[in-house]
Amino acid sequence: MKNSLKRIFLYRACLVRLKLMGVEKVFSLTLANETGVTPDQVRKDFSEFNIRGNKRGGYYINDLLEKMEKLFHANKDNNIVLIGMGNMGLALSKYSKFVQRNMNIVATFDIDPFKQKIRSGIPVYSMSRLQEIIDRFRVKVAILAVPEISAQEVADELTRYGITGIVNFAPVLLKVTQEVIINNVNLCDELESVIYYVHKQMNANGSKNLELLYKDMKY
Amino acid sequence: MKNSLKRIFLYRACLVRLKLMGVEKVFSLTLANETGVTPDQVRKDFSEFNIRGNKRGGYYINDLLEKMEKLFHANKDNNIVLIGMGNMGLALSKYSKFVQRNMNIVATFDIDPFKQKIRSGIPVYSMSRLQEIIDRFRVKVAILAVPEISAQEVADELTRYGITGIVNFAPVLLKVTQEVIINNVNLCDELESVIYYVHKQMNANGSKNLELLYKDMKY
DNA sequence: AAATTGATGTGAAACGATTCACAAAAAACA
DNA sequence: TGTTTTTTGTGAATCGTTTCACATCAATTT
Repeated sequence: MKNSLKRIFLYRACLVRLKLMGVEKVFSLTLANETGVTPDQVRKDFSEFNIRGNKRGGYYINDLLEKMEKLFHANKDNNIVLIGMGNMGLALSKYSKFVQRNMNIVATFDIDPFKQKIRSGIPVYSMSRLQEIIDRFRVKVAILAVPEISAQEVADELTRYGITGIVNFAPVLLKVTQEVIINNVNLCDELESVIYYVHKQMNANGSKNLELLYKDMKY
Repeated sequence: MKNSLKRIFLYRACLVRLKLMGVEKVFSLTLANETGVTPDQVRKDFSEFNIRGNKRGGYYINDLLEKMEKLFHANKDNNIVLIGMGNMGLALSKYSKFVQRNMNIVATFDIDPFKQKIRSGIPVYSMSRLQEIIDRFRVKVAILAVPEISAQEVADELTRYGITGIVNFAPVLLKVTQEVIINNVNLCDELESVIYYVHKQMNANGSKNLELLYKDMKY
């Protein structure tokens, strides 16, 4: 279910591309080829989210996109707060793709008074105004880009003020009550796991080459 | 297997913390409580990576960390290149956690000559020097933080020069040969999936409240 | 209008990951 | 030294996800 949601995002990105190219209809096979999954998977995923197509006719892209839009943003605009205006926070505050998908960072926060002077469109507030802003903009989701050491503390504060979803960039496992949704983005782990697989494959290829060598020696 | 690797990273982070606190030994139960999984899972994961403990004695933290270190960085230092010095690229280039884990961004690249003047420790080169640097530092892994539109093109170039692992921040599915490992980090998707779950839960709670209302009305 | 073709949608089968259950071993204790 | 306790390690069972196989339907052809 977690996975199928991720794939739905993939399909959507692909559909948007195809639509821009002027395509109107797709088959599960097309979508599958574009996204690197099987056609069955595509149909099962759609089925899971109650998305239906036309027997033999495939799917109308507009129709699909509309259904997905409805699925994701029950209410149109999503107000987000961003905590921590370090390097990562600053980059995230400037990331234009969020806005393109109706996710608006309405305010950012930092304890550092110097950071609070940054002017790049989105205001930077002191943490003391967190509750006020969350209430005013009815914010439910936060991006957490503070240092590891203060992540838990800030998370506690956020949930106390009614935040129920957090995208967390700090490399710690936040302890929150069960109803709070957390998505962890751990940059080190991402990089390190790539390195792991690269090494593993190099070793595998190494021994494969050895095998070939062996074969050669036999003849 | 993908999942167990992710969990191993979790365990490790936790072990590092415990070690700093002066703890020497752990049981699978301790580790499980700290990381939010079951003790069985911890042991199965260790077993998968051939990590053994002491019957009844649990695991020595130093021993575990050493084994994990060996597992991940077969060779000590990992040289990385970073392509794209936009907001995200700049933030990543300054991210200190990579260095702490022996992953060194040896050079960054951007097509914009203006960006090439940025001086923050790591040099910023023009794309024309990509191959030279990759060869010189024997780089196998790259971080891709370029705009969506040029991501595929740059990925092609990277793989042509011998890169076999990419952490990709562009929201596109890169088409690469099978031996290249790709980890996609899609910031929009991360945020959007949190929003999805938050909405879903609100709706679920909404109807739960309705049910309660119903119950109340009966009496 | 009947037959054929080519797609969807979905139960069933296969596969993979997690949890269970318990034997084995080591420590603690008697 | 023998018994008890406690924890690991792993085969077996369960659970969830993916793939398969095919009935179903709609468009197209004859």
